Amino acid sequence: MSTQPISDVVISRLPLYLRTLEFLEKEGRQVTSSQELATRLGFSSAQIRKDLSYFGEFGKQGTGYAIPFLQSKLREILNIDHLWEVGVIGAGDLGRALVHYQGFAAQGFRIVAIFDDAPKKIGMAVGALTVQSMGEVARVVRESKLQIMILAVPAQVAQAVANQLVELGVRAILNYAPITLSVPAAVRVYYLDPVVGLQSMAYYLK
Amino acid sequence: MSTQPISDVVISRLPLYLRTLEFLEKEGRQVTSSQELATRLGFSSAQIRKDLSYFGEFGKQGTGYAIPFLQSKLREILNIDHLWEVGVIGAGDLGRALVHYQGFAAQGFRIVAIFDDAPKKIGMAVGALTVQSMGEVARVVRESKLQIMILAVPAQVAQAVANQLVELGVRAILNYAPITLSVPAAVRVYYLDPVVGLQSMAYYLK
DNA sequence: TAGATTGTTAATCGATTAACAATC
DNA sequence: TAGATTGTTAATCGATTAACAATC
Repeated sequence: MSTQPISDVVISRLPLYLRTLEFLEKEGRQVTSSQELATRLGFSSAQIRKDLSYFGEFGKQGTGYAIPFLQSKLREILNIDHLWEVGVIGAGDLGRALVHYQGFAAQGFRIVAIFDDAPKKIGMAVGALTVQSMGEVARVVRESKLQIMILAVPAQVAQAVANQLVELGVRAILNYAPITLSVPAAVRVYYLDPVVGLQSMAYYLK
Repeated sequence: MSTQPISDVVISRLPLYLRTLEFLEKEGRQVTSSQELATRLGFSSAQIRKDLSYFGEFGKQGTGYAIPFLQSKLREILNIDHLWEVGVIGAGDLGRALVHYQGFAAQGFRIVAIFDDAPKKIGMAVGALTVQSMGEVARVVRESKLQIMILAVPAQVAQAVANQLVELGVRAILNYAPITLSVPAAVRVYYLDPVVGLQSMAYYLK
């Protein structure tokens, strides 16, 4: 264990470890090993042990890792041992699909608001939520102390919306818009762009 | 320039270069520099020059890069100088949102089919397409020679569907299901999981 | 005990960047 | 010409892995 800042690539693998543990747990398993996790994820077992070692000692020699224990440790480390409330900007097909998606709550996140600026969308029901106008973003982010927002707006407006979110103190943006956002270093952005994925895979389809 | 295989991290940045060039082009710009691209993307200019140098010499000393020329070179390199036909498995909210998304065609991809196994979804219109049954996947993939498929199905069935796609000769899978797929090394998988993004960002929200 | 697996070190591997000659 | 910027080399930085003592 160490106190130096831990690399981003290490952090980005922790959710995959957690997800694999959840999979094994659902199969009724109690214990796993770095080797088993490695095989399932396509990593080396040394990498998994090294990644975990940045945070503590969670295994037993000769035995491996107790699945529920390691899960709970990873949730603590990732800061998802409680539910984060999240807002969605953009009530297009994607924004609405995100609100309908049932996979967030079990993983530490709950979507509590959705916003759009199109008059015909404002007031529309999406699941248990109602689309609010963009004018409400500031109030809702402040009142609910939202720190994480999902951007599901067209590329042309994404930077302007991001600026507004940064201004309001939002600290993490899950960005579906196909644009690299310019934000202060303290604000995290995670990019999800299907086109980037398709284009980089196309390279290999010679 | 060299003929050794080029690292995946290099390839994954090329779509970002292309996207930035398109942005500058829309602003009416004719020429850019590695420094300008670097600033917009948060990379170093040396990295951009090095990445491009794996594929050729596209710039002019003292001047920089002609935007339309570099765009067309990147499209060639990425193998997107023609339109790829793509199929979507899963006609849930996400699958339908993907079919409706207008951003693919200009980037080299066209969704030509959508499949689901729920009887109530089969036959449903989604944009210009009609949801087909899973029984049709084999026929359509073969007839249209689809090499790229998008997986927008629940995690529990994703591996089984992936197996079927691999069997049919599909070579690239854009995977929205929250599971690491096990596929032969020759098959590319690109993962898009919002939960992984949210969880890794939550780490920093101490 | 014998076998298995951890946590960690040191070596290796690979990616990034600083620097600069070449040249537009 | 003077200034700017490329393409490339070599150095640096950082991430991965092999190996193994410790120990369950």
